[in-house]
Amino acid sequence: MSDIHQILKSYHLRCTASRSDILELFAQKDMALSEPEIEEEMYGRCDRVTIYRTLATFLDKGILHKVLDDAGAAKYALCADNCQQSTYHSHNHVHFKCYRCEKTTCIEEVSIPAINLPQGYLLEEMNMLLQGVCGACNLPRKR
Amino acid sequence: MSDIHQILKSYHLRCTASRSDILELFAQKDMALSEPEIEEEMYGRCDRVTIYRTLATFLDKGILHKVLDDAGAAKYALCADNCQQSTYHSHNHVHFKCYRCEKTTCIEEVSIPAINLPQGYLLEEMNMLLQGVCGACNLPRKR
DNA sequence: CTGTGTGCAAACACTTTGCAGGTGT
DNA sequence: ACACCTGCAAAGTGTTTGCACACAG
Repeated sequence: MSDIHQILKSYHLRCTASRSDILELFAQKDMALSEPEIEEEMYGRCDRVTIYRTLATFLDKGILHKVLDDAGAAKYALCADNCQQSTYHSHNHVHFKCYRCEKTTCIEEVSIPAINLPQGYLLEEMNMLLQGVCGACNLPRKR
Repeated sequence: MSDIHQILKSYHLRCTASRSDILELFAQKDMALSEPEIEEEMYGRCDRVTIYRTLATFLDKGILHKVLDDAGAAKYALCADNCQQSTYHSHNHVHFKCYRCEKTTCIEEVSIPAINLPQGYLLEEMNMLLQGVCGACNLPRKR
């Protein structure tokens, strides 16, 4: 069977058309996606509600993680393989949102630096969103 | 006149009841607030739409800044005096959201560490959200 | 066959827009 | 007096829930 099928199986999820389509979309696009964006890409192949429920399922299983965004809709991205490695599921990489191409991507190479919180604080999750112009959009123009 | 009045005047804004109420609320609460939260605190003293428009105005003038959040509604917080100091308006402090008291606060003492992005990236804005248990909620219980 | 996933309808929550009337300066 | 602010109504978007049917295992 396909990779996708295997992945779903490994998370003890039934392999349905919607689930493989959505998972494949994330793998292809390699960027953070919101439900409306997914819906557009699916072009009626599955219902909006199914997308929301699938996102919730994937989030729950640790296939996806939420990505912070300052716009209207919640975004999600594939977890890297090493997400599960530490004691608890963590995503200490940085997300970058480009003002030009509008894409939000995970910068796996950059990890979030350590932070010294004031005494008494208990840190459980860290998220960092950088915004600006990405490498691809910032290329010098040829003449 | 009151402080609030002075502040509004300094931003070239008319001093209206809604504006001073909302600005005062932010000053009192000293935490990030969403429109629904503000609406509740205002208890009918002004319309929901006015709150949204006031938030937009304050954001535009640099009185408030957006605070990232993984929940439903957008949150806003007062800009510190030093926001305006650098060449362009920046908020390189960390935000902390407590799982217990649900408050999101600005940790002014901690600034976001420098990040080395891959070549070609142009950084314009940085946001960092930490989540866990805040100092106040994490106090050891007395017996 | 059975439990889980899906689609549809509807409700809910957050946010924006248009317009008429009110208010700060 | 005039520009700007506010309230109301309505519509636009994002998200959740209930229920009947469909389908994977």
